[in-house]
Amino acid sequence: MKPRHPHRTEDCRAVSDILQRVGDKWTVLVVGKLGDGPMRFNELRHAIGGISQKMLTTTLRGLERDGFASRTVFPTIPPRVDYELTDLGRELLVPVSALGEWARLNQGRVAEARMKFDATVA
Amino acid sequence: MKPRHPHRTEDCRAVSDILQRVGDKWTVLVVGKLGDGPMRFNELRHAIGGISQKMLTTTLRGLERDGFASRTVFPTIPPRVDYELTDLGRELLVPVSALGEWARLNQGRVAEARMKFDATVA
DNA sequence: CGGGATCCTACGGGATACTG
DNA sequence: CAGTATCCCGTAGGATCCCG
Repeated sequence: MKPRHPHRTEDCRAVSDILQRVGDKWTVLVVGKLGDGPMRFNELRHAIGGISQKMLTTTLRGLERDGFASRTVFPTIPPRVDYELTDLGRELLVPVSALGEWARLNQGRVAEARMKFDATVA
Repeated sequence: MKPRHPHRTEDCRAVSDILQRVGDKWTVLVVGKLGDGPMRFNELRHAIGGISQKMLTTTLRGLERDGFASRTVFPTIPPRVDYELTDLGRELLVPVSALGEWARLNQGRVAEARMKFDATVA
């Protein structure tokens, strides 16, 4: 039932780092969309909806920097840029999807706990 | 190789919500420590190290609100308050630990990609 | 089309002091 | 001991305009 080995602090730091990296407002949404295949900038923009172009740029740059996505430029006119998950990005998608599945299944329980708590406080 | 069903937007939103909730600076560290068993306020404080008391309070309140942790007050003098993961909290710990394990194993690859990217830009 | 450069605001989060 | 109350700062992130 209970994991037998205590959680080591340094490991938790690594988790914390990754989660903060992936836990910003848009990263998982972008990664999720890219999980369906390569996409162009505005294609992503409209598929996600609500994201500013600045934040999409920032998010994509971050993913590229960490090796989760690749950027391919076609020097045509008008220009065309494709974004795609790398192997590392697709591997990341595995545990992230698992967490996502958990979130999907348990969002009701969280919402309920939240309502109870708020009611008790008020 | 490739997951056959496309990621639905609403599901990704749920993932995003949970990840933002859990992706703040301290939540996973607190949850990780609580994973070893019930703990008192200052016990947590020192076990984690570097966290301000304000943020520990905030983080614990958040966990309590979402039903991930429980708070037990012993009306003694001096007061004693125990925090403990709920069942929901322990269940959350499963996919989070998986992601954590991934982070631990792959932090090298991320660091490498990051260095390469930074070198190329500069 | 795919951004870069700016400006601006809200909020996460630290430091410090006080309280029951 | 376990908080609450303030003050303060940096940064995430939105809106807008411009460019090749």
